[in-house]
Amino acid sequence: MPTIRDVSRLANVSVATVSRVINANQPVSADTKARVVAAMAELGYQPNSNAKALATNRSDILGMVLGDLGGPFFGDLMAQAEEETRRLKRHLLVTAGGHSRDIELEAIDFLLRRQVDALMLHVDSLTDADLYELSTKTDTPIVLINRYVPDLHAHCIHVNNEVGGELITRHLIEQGHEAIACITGPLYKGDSRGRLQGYRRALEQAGLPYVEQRVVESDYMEAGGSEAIERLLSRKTPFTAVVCGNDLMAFGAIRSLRLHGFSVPQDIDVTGYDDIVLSSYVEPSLTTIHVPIGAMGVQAARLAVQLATGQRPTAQQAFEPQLVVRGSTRSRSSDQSSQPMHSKFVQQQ
Amino acid sequence: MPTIRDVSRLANVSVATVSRVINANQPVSADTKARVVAAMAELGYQPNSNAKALATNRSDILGMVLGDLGGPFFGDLMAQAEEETRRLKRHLLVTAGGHSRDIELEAIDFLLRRQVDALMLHVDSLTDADLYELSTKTDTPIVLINRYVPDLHAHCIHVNNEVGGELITRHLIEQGHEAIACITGPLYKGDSRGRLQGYRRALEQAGLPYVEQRVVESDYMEAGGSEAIERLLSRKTPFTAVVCGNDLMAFGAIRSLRLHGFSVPQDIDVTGYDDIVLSSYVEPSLTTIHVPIGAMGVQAARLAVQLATGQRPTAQQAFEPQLVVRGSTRSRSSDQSSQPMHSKFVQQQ
DNA sequence: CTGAAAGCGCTTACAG
DNA sequence: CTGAAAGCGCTTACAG
Repeated sequence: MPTIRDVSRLANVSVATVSRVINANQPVSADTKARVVAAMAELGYQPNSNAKALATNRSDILGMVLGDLGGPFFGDLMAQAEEETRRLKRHLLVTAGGHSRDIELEAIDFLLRRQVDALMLHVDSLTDADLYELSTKTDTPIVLINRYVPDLHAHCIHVNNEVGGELITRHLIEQGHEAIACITGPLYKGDSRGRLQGYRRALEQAGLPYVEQRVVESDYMEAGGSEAIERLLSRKTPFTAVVCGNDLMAFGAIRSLRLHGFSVPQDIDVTGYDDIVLSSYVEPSLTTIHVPIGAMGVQAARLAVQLATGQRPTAQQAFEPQLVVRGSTRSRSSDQSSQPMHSKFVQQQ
Repeated sequence: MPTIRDVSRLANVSVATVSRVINANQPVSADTKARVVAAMAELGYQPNSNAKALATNRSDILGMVLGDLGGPFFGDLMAQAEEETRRLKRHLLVTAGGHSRDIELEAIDFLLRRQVDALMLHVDSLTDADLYELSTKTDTPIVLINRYVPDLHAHCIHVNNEVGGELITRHLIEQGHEAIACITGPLYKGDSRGRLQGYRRALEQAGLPYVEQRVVESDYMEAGGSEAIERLLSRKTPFTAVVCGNDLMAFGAIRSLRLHGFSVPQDIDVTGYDDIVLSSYVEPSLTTIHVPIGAMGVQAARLAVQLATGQRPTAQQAFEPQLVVRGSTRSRSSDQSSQPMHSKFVQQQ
């Protein structure tokens, strides 16, 4: 690998001059520049980024840690963030957090050691306290994607989960439902709590009671959704619709309901949350809440660069969830709504 | 950010000694070590990876460039490769190639400048010649994922496309089809040609003629699959099944066939290739060829590290495609097979 | 077992 | 416009 020294010798200039033509940040006479450019081409010279980063204390790299590289959000988020990063003349270094606190911390350390200009985190195992502590320990700017931590308000790209939970629940109420079950994600997570809160608020606004027997906590996984339905059915408190904390759990819920002889949406409506790609393809297609994760990725990159360069942040930080109505919910009159449910409940016993 | 100097001062030792306890590659007395460890902890010291890479000329990073971060393969490939990389005590740096030759080259340059220990490429815009030239220009080891370049035989993790094309075509023949259309990917790509070759071989083995009118080249996109069906139908050469070069084109083909009044698989069978996640969820679920992309990612990481460290390569390089039969194909007797097709063809005119 | 010092390949004041 | 030199934070022979 040729170095800047080799280029300088071949072009008969100092390494300082070569550096100047590489970075085009200081005046260089036309013919010296030509000689240097020719020498670089002849040698196939590539500047060593590590040396540059060491000398300048910046890397032009934005580091991103993702909970799960295989996750449904992942492609969209990463593709959009990458594109924006490229537009901003930076590069994206992505690492997996493996849904484990230790791995997430290790991934962050790795990026920090690499002198990334900023950190973009889409993590779910670190607590709010972990994140806050991290922010005090490093002066590398941090951006949180799809997460809201009050103490790090200026660093969050977030979407209002309460509104999302409210939107989807209200949609069911408008379809004529009064007995709506709810399968939440793990309640130690803020977004699970937010969605549940939205569910409660929609019920309240409609004058419907909040019935604990209809609410069950699960794990955001497909199997968890199936299992949650088992628990709900065993409680013998009838319901005609199920609000699920994410799409995956909705898939599991539908499967489990079918096993018990219920049709979706003929007998019971089911909704998801996230709007992953699959959700528009499954049968029935899923009514859900669209989370603009790609757009959030773009703004995360913008905010990261703005924070890293000391510019005034102009990136959009708050996003609104959007209701997407599909085949898993359908309009029905109120008297139809609970009838088939009750009869099947009885016939199961 | 504290440096090794700060640690050495606090622990009252030389920086060389600190370096030795960090890397644990040379003997250090127990109590010096304890002092150093304590000092590092007290300062929250993190070694600067760029400085280390500069000094050692290795980065412990495996660079990966992916044609398309949003692509269907992506999650699985990356998640598995990342996990294996971590197991091998390295890190993964991923960059998007954006399906453009310039961006792919730029991405590779970026990684090379970063002194990655090896390059793992899943690219589709660079030609075999580009890749070969690249391999001669750098001594950073290169691994090609899901691609076979004869001149770089020892660097490829590949799957036999010809066998895949043959498997899926033979499956259709066994279902009783004799008039099988074929929608290929871009024929400048080796895998498109391989799959087409497999299609031809299966026909040949069954004593069926290869009819040019039934073969059309497309672009591996869903819309391309739709458009390809239009072209096939306009040629007025009947067919009862369509072999598509990938799953996405199969989705487009099915949509287009439906628009023309054909049911899949009642009137026409359709097959895909790749077995992306969606394919088992769509209605009808897609008969396709499974490409073990996750396993290939694991072996790519292994091969990359083996090449980088001069170990004898033991990674598995050749993979076999697998037929996955689902709902988009069905057994039929030969006389049923072309009847409805012909009648609908006529009724369309 | 430990330290002093050179070197990795850049950048950037400082002079001229 | 250009060069000499110090410095970025590490590692690693070389001595002892």
